[in-house]
Amino acid sequence: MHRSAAHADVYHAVADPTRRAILDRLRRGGSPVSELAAGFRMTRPAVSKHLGILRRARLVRERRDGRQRIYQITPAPLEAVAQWVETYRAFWQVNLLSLKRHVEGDQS
Amino acid sequence: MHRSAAHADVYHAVADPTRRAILDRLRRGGSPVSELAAGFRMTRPAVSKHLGILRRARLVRERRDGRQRIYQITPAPLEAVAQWVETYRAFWQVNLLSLKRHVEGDQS
DNA sequence: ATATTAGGTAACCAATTGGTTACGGATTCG
DNA sequence: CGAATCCGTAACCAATTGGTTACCTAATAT
Repeated sequence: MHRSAAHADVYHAVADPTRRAILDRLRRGGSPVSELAAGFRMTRPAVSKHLGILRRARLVRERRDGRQRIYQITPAPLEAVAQWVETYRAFWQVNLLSLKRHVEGDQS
Repeated sequence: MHRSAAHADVYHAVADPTRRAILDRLRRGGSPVSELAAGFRMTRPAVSKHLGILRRARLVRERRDGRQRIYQITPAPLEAVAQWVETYRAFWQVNLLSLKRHVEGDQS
């Protein structure tokens, strides 16, 4: 059903709201795992697993600093998502235009 | 672990490569289910389930035409994804600039 | 009216997800 | 050294996913 490479998939990585929240948090700067985990209502190992998925998707990088592991965002892989979704921009704008025409009663 | 509203989540809907392929196919025009299913190496019920997830995420619309159900793309919800990912564009461009500086040996 | 076709849905199954607790390896502190 | 801290990972579990086959309804065709 799934090849193991799917675990490195960027779309899968950002599909989870917790992982998006982690990324959003890391935009304000790198953070050690415990500090990160404190912001969520789940245990540190759970957050650690999410970080592992983000790491395999190359969306975060781990920098070791003594006992700590500072996670930093490396958002480059998101560009693929941006490019994919951008190919739909023309479509949804056409749809909105159709809706506008419909609402305004323009039958052209 | 998941509230049922998560099933209507756009991120979850586009996380699956089959569902992205369905959307990509529907950009070339609406299609009945069987014709759609013929393009994939899975049974029609499986495709039908994927269409259900896309429908609940409001990414496709079903138009009934006799025995057929024509599925059409309604990509407006993708704008939310586009907006989320766009907030990272500045970050990955900064990262690429850092890499460029590093490769070119600029220590500034 | 009956047969055929399109397609949704239920029931079921194996694999995956997303959490937990328990443990272990590094690193720092006393 | 020994104790404490940071954090990854293994083992385990319930819920979800993503597929299947079987069956049903609605609509067309003969």
